[in-house]
Amino acid sequence: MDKKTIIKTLEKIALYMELQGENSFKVSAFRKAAQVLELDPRSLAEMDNILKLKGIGASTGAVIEDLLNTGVSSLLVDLQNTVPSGLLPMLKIPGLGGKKIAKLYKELQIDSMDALKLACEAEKVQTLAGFAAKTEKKILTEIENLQSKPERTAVWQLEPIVEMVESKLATIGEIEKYSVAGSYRRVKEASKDIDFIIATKSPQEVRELLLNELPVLKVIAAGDTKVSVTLDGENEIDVDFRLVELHQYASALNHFTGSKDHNIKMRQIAKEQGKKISEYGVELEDGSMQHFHSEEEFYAYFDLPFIPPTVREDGSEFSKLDQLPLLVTLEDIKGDFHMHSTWSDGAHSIEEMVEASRAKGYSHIVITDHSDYLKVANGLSKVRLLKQIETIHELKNKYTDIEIFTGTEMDILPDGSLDFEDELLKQLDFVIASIHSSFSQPQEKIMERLYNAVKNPYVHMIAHPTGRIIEQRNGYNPDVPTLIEWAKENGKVLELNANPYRLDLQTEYLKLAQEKGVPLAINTDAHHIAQLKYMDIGVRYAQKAWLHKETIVNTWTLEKFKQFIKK
DNA sequence: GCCGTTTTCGGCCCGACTGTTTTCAGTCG
Repeated sequence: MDKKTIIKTLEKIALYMELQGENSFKVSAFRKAAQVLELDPRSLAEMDNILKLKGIGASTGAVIEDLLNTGVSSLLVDLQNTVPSGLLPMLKIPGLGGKKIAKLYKELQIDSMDALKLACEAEKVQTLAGFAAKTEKKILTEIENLQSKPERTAVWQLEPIVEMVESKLATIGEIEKYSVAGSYRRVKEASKDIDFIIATKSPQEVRELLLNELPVLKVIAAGDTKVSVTLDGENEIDVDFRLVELHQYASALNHFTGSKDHNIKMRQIAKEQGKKISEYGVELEDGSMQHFHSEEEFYAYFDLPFIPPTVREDGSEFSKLDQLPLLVTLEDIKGDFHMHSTWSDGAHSIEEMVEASRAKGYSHIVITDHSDYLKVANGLSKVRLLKQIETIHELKNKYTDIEIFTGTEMDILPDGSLDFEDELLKQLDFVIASIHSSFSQPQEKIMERLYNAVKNPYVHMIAHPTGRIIEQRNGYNPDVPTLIEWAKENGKVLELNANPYRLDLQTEYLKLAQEKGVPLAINTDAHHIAQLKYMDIGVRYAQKAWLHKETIVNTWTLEKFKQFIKK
């Protein structure tokens, strides 16, 4: 028996109970028990007294004992025998929760999505108390939507929509302040919707402007403080706007940034002090409201340091507050070591890339165009690379405030060989190796390719180590823990590729790499000067993995970086 | 279902919106 199975079982029991229309506190007691186990860093073997944990009582404890003794939970088995599994997917229909689904099952014997659809079409659902024609119609529409709309949308698909909405909000005079919130602000890889907080004195006017000037496909809700719409575009996406007064803004931003678990912890902390947190402020014992100018002020009010949105997750952040000052921030970044120019498939000349990097205040960068093998990207031949080295050496003289290093993003070929000879690599300051081909090879072969790159003395870094595209492509499935071991043994850097398509390595591996003492680089892989901005999301994604400044190569001084690449 | 040196009963994070009601339950975040 492992911890994961216990957690999964408790969560499943909660789900089935919800579908029975059980008391919601009872349901959440099982969820809480699962969370207690999840948040405990110890493995099952290390936990000698699992039944004594706070949040685990007689019933949840019995489930755990059952699992430990017999390998199955008789409670879950009973529930699965009573509650048809076809009810589970119905929870995904917006507007339907446990209570309503239980009612549909009890009174109309609806036990699946298909049965529900038929019952709605036959207008049977509207005969139930609490349901009416409008609800019935809505259920049908939502079932249709479920089939056409993906559950979550990737961060790279959300980014242009956030920019579009922000540029619109900026033009509305009645808006005093605004910010994106929700999981997008926490840099989740994918989100169900986008949240915005708006401070305004004229909520009605702003509501009308939002509804009229945004590409609204559907209005989900439009109240005085909340506007919820589906926006039209390449990807249909739900967007929530919360309209508050300026003095409520910091509290609203904090509340709607979440996460839910983070908020619950904060409310518990407040409660212990006899205070009550809501999205409008903090209510004191005498009933008066405390307001804040910023989230920093809000946390300080509870004697907490500012907790960045990126780490507001499962509540475990509250036990790691001492690490917050160590986390990497954008201000720590001194350079970007993976970018392309017109020499391969970039949109700008080397000089333009240098100028844009200077504007960012960087002290050093590396130009890393593609290598010969990648013909589709106009990869550089040996001759062209030598010429580029010469060009960069000439350009170096022009600048005293930024160091330009020569480099390459060299392909690791399908047969495992490297695209350039050592003799050529030797002449470069910084060598990146990466895989762009034959993703479907068996893991053994992929690892052989990576091993060849890692053991080469002239290679400094492996870029986008898994090759994934968020929510779209899994990559080439390397054995990352082994790669991390190899990087450690051979003194290589692994990349956190900051392009929102990639965010590769992902957080679980970034954590592991830092634990093992492997240096990590955050690079934009920019093919356009506009993409240099991805350093920001890269750094914030790194925070999600609790990466420290000193782990990140980009925070090292020019001198330290020079020392490192010399070897 | 779980918890508790104010409590072993009565809370549980809190509030908005919708749809179905005629004062509120259910859902959602």
